[in-house]
Order: sequence, then structure tokens, then C-alpha cells
Amino acid sequence: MHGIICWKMSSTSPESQYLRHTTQTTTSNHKGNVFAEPQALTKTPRKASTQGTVLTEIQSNMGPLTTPTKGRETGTGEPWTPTSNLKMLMSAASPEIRNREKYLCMDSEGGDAMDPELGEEGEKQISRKEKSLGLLCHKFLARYPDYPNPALNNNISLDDVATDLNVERRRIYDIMNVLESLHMVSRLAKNRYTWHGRANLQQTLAKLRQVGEEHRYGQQMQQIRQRSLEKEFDSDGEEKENEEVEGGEQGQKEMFFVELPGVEFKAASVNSRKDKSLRVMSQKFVMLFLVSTPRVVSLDVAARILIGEVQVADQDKSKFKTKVRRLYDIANVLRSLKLIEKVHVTEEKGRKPAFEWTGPEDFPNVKETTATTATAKRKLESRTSVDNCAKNLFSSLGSKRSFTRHPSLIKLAKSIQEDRRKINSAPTSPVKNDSSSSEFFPTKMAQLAAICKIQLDQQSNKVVDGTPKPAVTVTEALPAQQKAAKKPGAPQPPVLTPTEARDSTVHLTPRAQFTPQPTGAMSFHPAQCSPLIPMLLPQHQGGGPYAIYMHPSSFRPHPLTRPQPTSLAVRSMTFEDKTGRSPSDVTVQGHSSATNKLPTSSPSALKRVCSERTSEESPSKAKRIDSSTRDTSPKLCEILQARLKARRGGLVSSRPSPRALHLDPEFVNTPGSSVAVAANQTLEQNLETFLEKEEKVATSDSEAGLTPVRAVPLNPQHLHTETLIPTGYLIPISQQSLFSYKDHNTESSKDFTPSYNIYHTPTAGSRPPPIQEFTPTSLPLHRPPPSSPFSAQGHRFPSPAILNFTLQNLGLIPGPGSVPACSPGTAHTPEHPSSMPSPLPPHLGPHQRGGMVFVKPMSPVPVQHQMTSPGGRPLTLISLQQMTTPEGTALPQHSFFHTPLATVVTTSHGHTAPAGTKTVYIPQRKLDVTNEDT
DNA sequence: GCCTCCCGCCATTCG
DNA sequence: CGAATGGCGGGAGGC
Repeated sequence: MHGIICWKMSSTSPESQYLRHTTQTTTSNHKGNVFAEPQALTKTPRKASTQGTVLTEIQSNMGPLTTPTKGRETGTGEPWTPTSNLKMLMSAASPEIRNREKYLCMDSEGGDAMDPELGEEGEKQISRKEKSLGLLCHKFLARYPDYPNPALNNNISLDDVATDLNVERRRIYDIMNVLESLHMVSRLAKNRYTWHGRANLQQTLAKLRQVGEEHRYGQQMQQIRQRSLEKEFDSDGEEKENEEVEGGEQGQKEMFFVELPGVEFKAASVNSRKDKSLRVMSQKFVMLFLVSTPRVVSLDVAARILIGEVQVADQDKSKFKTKVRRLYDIANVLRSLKLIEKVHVTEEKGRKPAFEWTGPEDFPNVKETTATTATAKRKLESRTSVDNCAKNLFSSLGSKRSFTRHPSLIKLAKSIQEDRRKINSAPTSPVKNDSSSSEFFPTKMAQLAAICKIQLDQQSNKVVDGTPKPAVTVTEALPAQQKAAKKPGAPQPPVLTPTEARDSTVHLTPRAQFTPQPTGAMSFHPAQCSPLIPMLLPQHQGGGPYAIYMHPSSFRPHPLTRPQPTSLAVRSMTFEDKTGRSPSDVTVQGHSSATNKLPTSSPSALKRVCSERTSEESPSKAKRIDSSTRDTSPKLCEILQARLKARRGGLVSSRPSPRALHLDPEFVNTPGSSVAVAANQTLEQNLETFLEKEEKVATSDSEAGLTPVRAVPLNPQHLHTETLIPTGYLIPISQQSLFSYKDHNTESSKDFTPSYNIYHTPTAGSRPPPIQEFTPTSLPLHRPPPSSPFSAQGHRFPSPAILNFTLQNLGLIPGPGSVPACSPGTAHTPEHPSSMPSPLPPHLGPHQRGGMVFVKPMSPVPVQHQMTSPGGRPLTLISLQQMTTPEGTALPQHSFFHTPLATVVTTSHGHTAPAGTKTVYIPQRKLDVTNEDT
């Protein structure tokens, strides 16, 4: 002990030094990056970006082999011992020391962090707040990009994190559990997690919403609310059993951890505790928000639902208390993520703590209603790949009309299948589950297929027109416009709860910016076309071009999240209604309406559909198809890969972003296959080009010093994934369908994100929710400049994907410099090119944060620059390294401070608002709460 | 006083 | 069997 302590002590100072050191040196990224001085950032945004880039590169280098983090640390030469030591140290160390360290960290935020010795005792006082989980989470998040470049290894070492953040591991676990529940991280192994950032967020949320609907949480919440109201009067003593609803549902009893396709299976071994509470609780909690109409959930309601029993028995009280404690923990993390905010609901009783959802609202619902939900214990996990395959298959099938599969492809597919089988059979394949799962899923698969098919059919039929109506033509995210648009537009959200209004308003801003949505221009949104859009950008440092993959998600409105880094403003939203009317009432109302619509129609409908489908089609058939499809795409990929490899000469298939594939496979795959079919010939060429391009990229990367791909274990699966990628690019079909679909079903106003939408099930389409959700988001940006010729084409062509692809090739091929042209939408505009070259100058909004704090350096490589599309929408290009979401980059600027926007007033109770309605100042999503705390 | 929720003991589960 | 996880609730800080 003694020795240890001493060591620890000594370490302390070194650490601080280390910090300093790191800061200066880029090597360390963490610390330096993590807490950057606002000023610095602001001043030299560019620099910052550069740094980020550097870092990333570095990481990549270290990549596969070592965890970046670790590596750095190691590099530093820190003696750090593993956790255990840390623990001991921590415990052993005097609080002072600890505080000091913490202090240091904090300091850095503030401004200069580095004084090693500053700490001293003065700091001890670090108020509790500074130790809060929320703050810790902020710090944690600051270390990673929202949209990490999959190519890099985004490993997270708990030890490192704990060390860097100076906290006990226990705390890290809390954060990790919540993040894991959102699939923002996934456990790789013992002390190892993989960072996914928000790449999967949309998907996850969509899924959670589904599950939530399935469980009828919305209804439950309502009941509880009502009851509580009623009871209050009576005697609150016990609440009557509210079981009713639940009783019926009981089946759902336990909800298991909801997994996401791309993410889950990683650590098969480690997942045993999946159903553990914090994780599940977190998911449930999120679900509550997603299913409740006013996106506000009070703590007690949430606790009740989470406990399971509505009624609170005596003994339950303790349980209740515990649950609430946990909820606070979860809420703090969610707040850091900007998914929720604290508000207060005032009821007759008084004001209750509650949280309001401030996260994205419009994620694609459908995705896979299919079962991904975790309800069942069985492992759904592996299924992902399967699903994807299935989707692909189906989609292709469904799309038949539109697209026919090319004969050549078919051949390939067959051969591929065979290969695949072999591969799969291989023991090593991580997926073992898959096989098993596949067995399980045949039905599901079939369902999926059916669904997809249906959708496709519908879409094809309906959609053909192609002109999507911009739901909101108002492209501009401008609030004013929006408002105007909205009004007239009628497409109002069905439920006009103040909240909603608020939400919409709030979201609008940010979202609009980010989202490429459809607005008028369906023209072409890259996002829509394919989840991943490859773009070539000038390389920052490397000089080589980077390929950029834009995620639809990125486009997606992430209003909240993105901007945040910047300012941590404190938002004081109050949800309370001062007016007599209890929020609860409001909520309830809204809720009910919503509830009715949503839950009922959608889920049930969905289910029905599924069942029908299932029955109709023989699973086997479906499965078979599936397999074929599955094989196909991969096969292609494989082939391509092989070629690549050959070319590269042995380079590992390093796809820059294996992971991306991973994640997105779903999206990608499906479309891809279909696309491929449609344009197979072209495709091949395209692929080739693509490959070439990839090669280039790889080369550049390598040159840059980046290790191309993470050396991920080459599992057959991985390969698949990778392989899939190419396809991924071609995603078009879905989009179209989506569009049409959208137009169809939803009001134009609603925007779904296209990409995701692809898979909408009919049900989804039918579902009302969208309406509610009408999110401004869609409005906004067309990232791709509408003007671009492509857009027009896109419609016409069967598969936008193809177009994209082609474009890509064209653009890409031209070269790095050539620019964005690659990106379908953007490319065309002349402006882009110009912009490309220059590293973004002016706006670096993201980094500027005022106050403080945590700059997320990383993320993606910083934005290169914004491009403004002719439309006026800013387009941001991000370097490959990290996929930044547009949000972060350029847009943010706008969004950051839009107070004006924010000022939207919703009618509700405003406590602030004069008329009884509530006013929400939402605009600032970006605000971080952190500060406020203090 | 109540609301939050940090802290860390200690049971589990993993490797 | 020790380390890694994480459930859990006492109890204290903050308002």
C-alpha cells in the first residue's frame, strides 16, 4: 500500500505535467483536446480542426493494434497501472489529491488547465456538482466524436477513461451503461468498449420507440398520470392498481435489452448481463419519452413504470426511491447527450421533476420493427446481419418492378452464396449466433421481407412520380419561414401540445440545418440516396483526399447534440405551467391522442402485417431468398475486395471504414442490392471506380500514416460488411420509394429521414406519429443543393443510388481536389469546389464555444468547411476521419445561438408565457447544461 | 426540508 | 480466485 500510495502521489504531479505536455503535443489527444480552451478553439478553429485531424490520424495509426487512448497514454510513458491500482490509489489517495486532479481537469475546461499544482487543497471544495455524473459524462463525450470514423479504432479503455477523468471506475460504468443502452458504445471485452457515437442513435431511438410502443408505455404512462391525478384527490395513499393495462401486457414483463443490429454482437461473450438494470432502465426511460406525446416524462411516472408496478406500495417506496436515484443517474447522462432536459411539471400537487425529450424526433420509424426489439431473450443480435440481408433481398425483390436484377449479378450471387456458406460455416465466424439466429428468424426474415416488399410495391406504385413534395417547402430552417409555412401548411402536428410545438420549433432550427431533408428538393439528398455518401475531400494534412461518408444520420437532425459542444448555455426551460392547468392534464390529453394513434395503429398494424406476411410467405422461401441476397452483395463485395487487394498488393482490405459498414449495413445493404440489380452493369463499373477510389483513399491514408483499417479481426463477417459497402453506396431505391411513400402517407410536412425510411413498413407509413412528429427538421437543409442537376435526375432514375454512385465516381475520380462534386447533391454546385480546397475558415463554429468547455475535438475531423449550396443551405463536408455530422460543423454556427429561433413560444402553460401558455425557450439546444449547474 | 445524486460497499459475474 | 461489473441505498450537498 505504502508503495502504491507513494507512487500515486508522485504520479499525481506527473500526471498534471502529462496533461500539460499532452496539450502541447498533439499526441495526447485526450486531454488536450478534451478540454480545450474555448478561446483557443474559437480563435483558431482551423487549427483545432487540424489538431483533430492529426489526432485522428494518429489514432488511426495506432489503431488496430492499440487503443488509441491507451497508446497515447502509453506513449506518455505513464506508469499507469490498471484499474485496480487506480482504485487503490484513488481510495488510498487523499481526497485532496483526488480533488486536485479533478480540479485540474476542471480547470482545463475553464481555461487553463494545466497547472499541475494548482489543485492543492483549495479545490477540495469541489462542489458536488463538479463531480456530477452529468459533468463527467460531458467530459467523457468530449473525448469522442459524435460520429466517429469507423475506420479508426474507436476503442475506449475504461482504465484510460477513468484515469483521464479522474474518477472511479464505478462512475464510468454508469456512463457506459447508459451509452451502451443507446448503442453509442458497445462492449468489446473486458475493459474495452467501442465508441460508436451517435451513428446509431437514430436507429436506436427508432427501435426503442417501437419497443416502447409495443409495450404500451405510452398508455401506461397515461394511466399512471391519470391515476395519480385521481388519487391525489382521493388519497394518494396507494394507487389503485393500474394494473389494468399492464396486466394485459404483462407479457412484456421483462423487457430485455434492446439491441441494435450493427452494434450488438460484438462482444458476445460479454453480453451476459445485458438485461441488467441500468441499461434496460435507461432504454425504458428513453422509450417513455419516445412514446409519450408531450415529450415530457416526470420522474415519478417513469419510476413507476420502471418498477413495473404502478402502484407504490410501502415497501415499494424504498424501491421507488432507488429507482429514482437511478433515474437521476440516467437522466444526467442523457442530459449530457442533450437528449433530454430537466423541466418541471407543475401539477395540482405541485411541481414535479420531469424531463423533456430534446433529442431527435423524427427518426425513421420503421426500420425494423421486426423484431429487433429485444423483448425476447433470444439473442437477436446476430440477426442484424441477417435482417440486413433479408432486407436487401426483399427490397430487391420488392423492387423488382423497378429494378431487375441483372443476370450477371445473379450469377455472382450464386457463387457468392456458395462462398458464403463456406465462410459462414467457418467456426470462427463471430456470428455463430447468426446461424442460430437465422434459424430463429426465418420468420422474422420472412416478415421483413414481406414488409419490405409491400412497402416497395406501394412505393413503387405510388411513388413513381418522384417528386416528393417537400413536406415543407420551406426549406429554410428559418423559424420565421417555418412558422409561416407551418401555419398555412396545415400539416400540423395533430396534437398541438405546447410541447410539441415547442419541440418543433426547437428542433427546427438545428435540424433544418442539418437535415438534408427533403424539402423541396428532393432533388437529391445524398442522405436519402444512401446512407453513406462518399465524398472526396481534400485531405487536411495528409494531403490525400479523404473519402467522406456521410451518414444520413448525420444529416439527420441532431440539433441538440451537435451544436452543443459549443456553448453550454444553461437553458432554463421551464415546463411548468403556472397556470392552473396542470401540465399533467395537458400531457395527458396530448398523450392520449398520441397514444391512441400511435400505439394502436402503428404497432398493432405492424404486427398484423407481419403476421400476415409471415403466414403468406413461407419463411423458408423468404429465408432462402434472403440467403441468396445476402450472399450476393457480399459476394460482389468480396470480389471487389479481392480486386482491391490485388491492386493494393496485399493491403488488407482495409476499408477505411469497416465499421461504417457494420453499422449501416442495414441501410446500405438493401438498397445496394437493389441498386445493383438495377444498374448492375453500371454498377460494376462504378464499383471498380469505387474500388479504385478506395484504393486511393487507402493509399492516402496509409501515406498519411493512418493505418487503413483497423485491424479488426478479419472475420468473414467483417469482410462481408465491408464488402457490402460498395453496395451501400447505391442505395437509391429506397429513397425514391421513401419519397413517394412519404408524400403519400405523410404529409409533406413530415419528414422522415429518407434513408431510414426506406424500410418503412406500411404500417409505419400509416402511422400517425409522423404527423406529430412533424419536425421542422425536415425542412431545413437540403444539403444537397437542390439546384444540382442530379436532383432532378434522381427522381427520374430508378435509383438515385445509382446516380449517386455515378456521381461519386465522376466526382471522386476526378480527384481529391475535384471535390465534392462527388457528392451528389453538393458536388454540382460550383461553389463547393471552391470551398473545398480551403480549409474552413471562417466558420468553425463548432469549436467556438463560449464557455467552455469541452470541446470535442474530434470528432470528426473537423469540419472542413461549409459549403453553401446554392440553395443557401450550408453544406458541410467532413473529412473522412470522423464523420462529422454536418451539424457539428458548419451549421452549428447558425444554430448555436439562435435565440430568436428559440423564442418560439408554444402555447402551453407558459409559466413564463403570459397567456397561460408556456413559453419555451428552446432554441438553444446547444446549450450545455453543464454550466448551469454551477 | 426536500430534491439530487455522489460515494462506495458489496454482491455478481467474468476471465 | 482475483478482477471487472454494477446493484443499491446511505447520507450529504444544494437550494
